[in-house]
Amino acid sequence: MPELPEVETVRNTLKRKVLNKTITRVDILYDKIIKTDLATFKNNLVNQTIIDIERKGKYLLFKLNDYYLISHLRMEGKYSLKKATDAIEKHTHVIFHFADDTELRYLDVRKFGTMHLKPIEKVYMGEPLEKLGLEPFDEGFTVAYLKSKFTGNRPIKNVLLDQEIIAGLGNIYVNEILFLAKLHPEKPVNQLTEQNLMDIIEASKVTLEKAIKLGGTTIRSYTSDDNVTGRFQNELLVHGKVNEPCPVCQTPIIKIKVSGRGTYLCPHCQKL
DNA sequence: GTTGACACCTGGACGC
DNA sequence: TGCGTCCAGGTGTCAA
Repeated sequence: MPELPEVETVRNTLKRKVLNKTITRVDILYDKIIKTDLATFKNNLVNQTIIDIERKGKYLLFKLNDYYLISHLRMEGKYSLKKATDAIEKHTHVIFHFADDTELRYLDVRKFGTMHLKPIEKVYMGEPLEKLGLEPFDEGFTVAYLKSKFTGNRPIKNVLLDQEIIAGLGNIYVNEILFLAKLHPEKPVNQLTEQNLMDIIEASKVTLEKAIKLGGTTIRSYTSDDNVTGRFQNELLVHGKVNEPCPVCQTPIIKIKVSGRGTYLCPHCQKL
């Protein structure tokens, strides 16, 4: 599933392919993807040129002349640049036609992805970006910030997945970060020490930087593009490694459920 | 206000 | 081979 490193990979790939292309028409094959009024969405995109592609958390932001197209890939969303004459693939839900007879197609097997269209000056007002928390790479992502946010007795895993606290982390990277920080996923946040918080910050940065460098994680359900494969899955320490030896102590990795999410940990290194 | 459960979705894996 | 069931999981919604 696309998390921050995967979205960053998609952003970099798309920037090479669609920058400066002008939209002439938009076809929407599955309405629920679009969270803005459909007619407004289609009409306002015509004659808009893609000036830049940015990212905020897991959101992809297409900067146009007058608007931001805000796209969330959720579980399996992906973009593919095709010629207008190419056959429409299964699971294609939105098609952006360009003036040069190419098309940017949005494909999403599970149909979970979302798209918003907002005027440039209002991009961070209201849904979906207003409430997003800091990213691990932001200057303000400090022990003091985490202290202010880590209130109550919620499990640390739930809090790390909360996009209003930390933007960009998903299940895979949270499993990896908690392993590196030697923290049990169910440990209540109000029991964490300052050292724990420093370890979380360090592990978040190390994990995400490495994942971005390697092009993200390609698993069964997700690739960033038709021909782009991430290599971070080869570097995973615990995620999906049930019964395999812990890379630190050789204890078999176990899998538990935390709030319904598949959670991998070393029971020796990550004690509750 | 906070927290957890559930729905949204489809395809792959697995058991029978 | 075919069928049924479970699982994967980000986020919005709703109930407790």
